[in-house]
Amino acid sequence: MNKDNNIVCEVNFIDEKKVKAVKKRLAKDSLITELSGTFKNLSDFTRLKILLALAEDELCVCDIAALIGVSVSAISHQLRLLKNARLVKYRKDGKMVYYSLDDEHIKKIVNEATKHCKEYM
Amino acid sequence: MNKDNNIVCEVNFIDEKKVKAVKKRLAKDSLITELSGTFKNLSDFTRLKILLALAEDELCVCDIAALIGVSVSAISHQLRLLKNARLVKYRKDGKMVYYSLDDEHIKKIVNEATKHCKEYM
DNA sequence: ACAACATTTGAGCAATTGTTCAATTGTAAT
DNA sequence: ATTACAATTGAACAATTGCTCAAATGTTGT
Repeated sequence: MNKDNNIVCEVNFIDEKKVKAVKKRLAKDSLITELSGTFKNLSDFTRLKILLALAEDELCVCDIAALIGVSVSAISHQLRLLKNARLVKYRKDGKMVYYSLDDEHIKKIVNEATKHCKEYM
Repeated sequence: MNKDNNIVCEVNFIDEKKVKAVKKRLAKDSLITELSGTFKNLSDFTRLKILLALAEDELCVCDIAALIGVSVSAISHQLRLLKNARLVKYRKDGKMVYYSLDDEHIKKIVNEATKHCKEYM
């Protein structure tokens, strides 16, 4: 339909066959949601630096705070997110809580991303 | 210092040796910034789905919009970000603009992340 | 020149995010 | 019981994000 009363788009000028073929091979929305959530956890400077630090050694909250130069509270908030996402695990020892990496995939993901970044740095 | 005029934290109760050792092995802040930026680009559902679609085939803007079910304008905005991040490239053909993936690393990054996600789905 | 239309762009807005601050919890030592 | 303090938590706030809408570009065909 068109001519002043235009409803053209909606099904614009699509190569419908190609779109359907791509759609078929595409991951399910539920997986894409999970994936984007995982990347969101890696997308904040503070959180990513925490993960990189924990990839080197187990650390307590205030050590992480000192290492990164952010308040203990801020670190604790971020650690909760990482814990919920199962990216880090913790171990209690008296008043101290020691955090460590909970997923070896993280290192590989970061390694691949590093290759991408280093292409233009 | 302490006793009512307490300045205790700041250098809390740190295992200073361990922190220094970790600090030494840690990536530079500039790289961490780049990395988190890259992950940020992958952290939005719409953007990630665009990338996954383009990993399958070259597509024009309105095909992408139809495929994902978002307005052409929204897709265009997101494509600009992906283009600036050098994750996609484009090719003009008349009125149409065809986008495609500009980095093979992306597939590997997503593959590793998929392994992580599938551990609890 | 004009109409059609794929794409881009800018402004505006609601939702989300990451931090700080203050208060709280839980453990250890006196 | 009280003090010290590592860690957690909730509220509040500024900054960022991703969308929509309207207008502008740029290209094609008449």
